[in-house]
Amino acid sequence: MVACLSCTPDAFPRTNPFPFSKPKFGSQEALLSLHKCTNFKHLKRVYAKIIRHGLSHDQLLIRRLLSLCSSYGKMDFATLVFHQIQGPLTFTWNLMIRSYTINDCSKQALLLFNLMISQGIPPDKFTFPFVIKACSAASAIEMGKVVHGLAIKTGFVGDLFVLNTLMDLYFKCGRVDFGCKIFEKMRVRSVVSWTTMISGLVSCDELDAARGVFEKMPGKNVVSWTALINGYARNQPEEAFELFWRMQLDNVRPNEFTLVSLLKACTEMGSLKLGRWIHDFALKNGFKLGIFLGTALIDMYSKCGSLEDARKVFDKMQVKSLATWNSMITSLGVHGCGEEAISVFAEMERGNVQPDAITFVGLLCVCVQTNNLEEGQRYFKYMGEHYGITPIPEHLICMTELYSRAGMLDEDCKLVNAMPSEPNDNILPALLHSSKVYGIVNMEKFLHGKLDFSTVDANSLQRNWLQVSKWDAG
DNA sequence: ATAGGGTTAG
Repeated sequence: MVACLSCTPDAFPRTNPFPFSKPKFGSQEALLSLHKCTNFKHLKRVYAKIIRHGLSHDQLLIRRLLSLCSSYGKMDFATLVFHQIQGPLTFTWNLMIRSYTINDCSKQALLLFNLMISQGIPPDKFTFPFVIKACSAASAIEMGKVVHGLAIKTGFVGDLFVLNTLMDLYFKCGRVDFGCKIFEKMRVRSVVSWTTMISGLVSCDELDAARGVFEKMPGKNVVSWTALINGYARNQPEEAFELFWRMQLDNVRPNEFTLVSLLKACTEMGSLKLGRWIHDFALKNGFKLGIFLGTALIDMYSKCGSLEDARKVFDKMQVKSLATWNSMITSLGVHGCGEEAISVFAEMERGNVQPDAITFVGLLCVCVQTNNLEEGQRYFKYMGEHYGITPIPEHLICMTELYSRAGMLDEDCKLVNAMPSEPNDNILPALLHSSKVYGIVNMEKFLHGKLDFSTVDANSLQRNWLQVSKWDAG
């Protein structure tokens, strides 16, 4: 309508004849502005306008604003806005809980749920799936049990969505028995219930049981096929392909996830030929080189020995994720192309992609390979000071190597004592090994206090020792 | 006039 009127300039002069009258800005207009938002800066301006026009108590507007904040990853701002609302309704609490989880703040999600309950806000059938997902993301099984109890008390536990997420929670937290119990007691099961069961059994490594459930399952779809294929990919890669052929006979079309699982199987077999076949299959069947498929291809090519192909895929990818950059940097490092790895990192920084701990594992490994202590120290310092990344045990292994080789044993001990996160059992044996090799007595004592040998299996010890000795040779 | 579950890569 506005566009129409502006076509008649004679009747409607371009300059505003009433300079003191403001254009109307009500709920409709605010909603429209929010709809047109393209970035966070813009969003903040619209929020300011909403406040100025006294619209900050409009529930619909604020919810729309909150979900935009969430999609921009600005949960700090969303928190601020949320706490300005007077008497937020259940819907709004749910939205916040979900948004925190999506943005990797599952602990905040759980805190907010606690606040909600303590304020007497009644949860609804949507609240439970959101908060249970937060529990799995935070690996908070005890909290999960409390939520489960509350779901029973309020009667929402009868909801299929609630049961499916609960099942998933127990599987992800290693309580296969609880997960199975829920599945067995379910009166109605959806495709999702069956698939959650299959992937749950796949994840503690009960492949035979998963297979049994799969064969009994009615209405198998791509997701259920892929869950099982993915299970076989790691331990029985040939069987993963057998299933893939069977799936095609069943006329179920694979998706990006299926191909990624099959690429994992190729990597496991070390079969460049089969990996190339999957790549070819993807191209012939019109698959886009998305971030998951692309990154899996880079990983496969690199691990199957063709760094050139890995690089080609990387260069072709239109959209890259953090994992894509990490995979390329690590691949280059492993193949001894340290300089190229560092130049890819520089390119990543120029593109304003935030590196994470894994990126620096790749870079520090390059330093270990080239035995460049100064560069290693520089990256280690830079990582914390510039990006606020706290070291993980893998970083410390690299630094330990570098210091040990330079004979700077004191630095090693300082490093280990300053270790911020609890080193995991896969890493400790490696650290212990290098401390033995280089005779760092203090560190050895320190580590002995931390290491519970009963939980370390012999294979992982062997693997890590081999890794360290490879670095020794390099 | 808006929200939910299962499979993927470093």
